[in-house]
Amino acid sequence: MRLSTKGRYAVMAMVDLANTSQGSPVALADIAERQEISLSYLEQLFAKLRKGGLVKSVRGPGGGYLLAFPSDVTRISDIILAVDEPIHTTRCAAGSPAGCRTNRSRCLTHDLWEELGNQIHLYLSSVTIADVVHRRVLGTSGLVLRSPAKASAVAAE
Amino acid sequence: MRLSTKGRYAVMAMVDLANTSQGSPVALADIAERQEISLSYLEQLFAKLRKGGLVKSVRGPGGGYLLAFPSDVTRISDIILAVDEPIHTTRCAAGSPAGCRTNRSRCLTHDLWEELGNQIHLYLSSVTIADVVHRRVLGTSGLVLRSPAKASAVAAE
DNA sequence: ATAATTCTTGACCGGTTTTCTCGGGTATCA
DNA sequence: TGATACCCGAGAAAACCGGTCAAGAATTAT
Repeated sequence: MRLSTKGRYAVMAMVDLANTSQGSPVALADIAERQEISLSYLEQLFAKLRKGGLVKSVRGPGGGYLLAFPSDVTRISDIILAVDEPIHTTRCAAGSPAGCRTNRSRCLTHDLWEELGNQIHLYLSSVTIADVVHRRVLGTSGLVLRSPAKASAVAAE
Repeated sequence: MRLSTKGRYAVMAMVDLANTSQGSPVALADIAERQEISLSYLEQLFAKLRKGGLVKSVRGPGGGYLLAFPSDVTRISDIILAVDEPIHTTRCAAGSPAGCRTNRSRCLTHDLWEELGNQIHLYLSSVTIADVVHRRVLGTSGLVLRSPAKASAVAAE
């Protein structure tokens, strides 16, 4: 799961769309103005969102985009996965987990990155567009560690 | 909290260092070879790690680097913070939260990114170098949501 | 019909950031 | 004094980001 500004823009736009649309299509130009994102760039993002099945488009005058699902169904992770092609965090991951095994201590960190990816995905999967619109994003320490090792040390930052 | 290859390299190197060193200094050239990272680049990373107080250096023949603390004390988040200068994820965050308030629906996503950063930091703070060396990284779903909204939907990826 | 509106698609580009290299230092030890 | 290994700053190479441009297709209003 990649985290770039592209993904952030897409989420901002989708939240804006959910927040603005009352069942009727919203033109990209409107979203572009409100969110201060260039129209051409938004077009690229929504092309991917449409391919991902997250929005529907309505052409012609009065047209625009609509959410394909109610805002409490689409999760933030869906949006980011739709616009940001995945990244290889482990250097050995996809193609050849072989090189991982041959070199003894090489990929000690492999599990770490994989698990971190899981954590991020888990969090972004727990938040829907509706949650963001209604500011229902969990406050700090919304998550609880199963084994709270050194939980106190966290504050030391 | 930023997540780049630079941070990953630093973590790989620190884990290798912890795994190799038996109290005696480890030369960067050795780490560079094992982890397949260029020596010159490693030198840059360790310069920052040294400034951050995470490692000690020993010059001259037989010299190298040593962990400044036992491996179960240094957390992964410490390493990443030492080498990757922080980033502004929200575009309005640091300098002027003003622009955030004036534009009504502009920064609905602000809280989301902030909270995501917290989640990542929280996880990386819960893992120490020793945890990685001994493969004590939590398996999937090591975290439990306080309010498990749509927990089932996560599997649908 | 036809014109206006809006999405659709794909190629391309300049600037910034990130990653990495190079070359020369400096401390330390045999 | 020479070999080892850290130390440091200037840049080159590559990737990425945010954006532009242009041509086209579908739909609706007139």
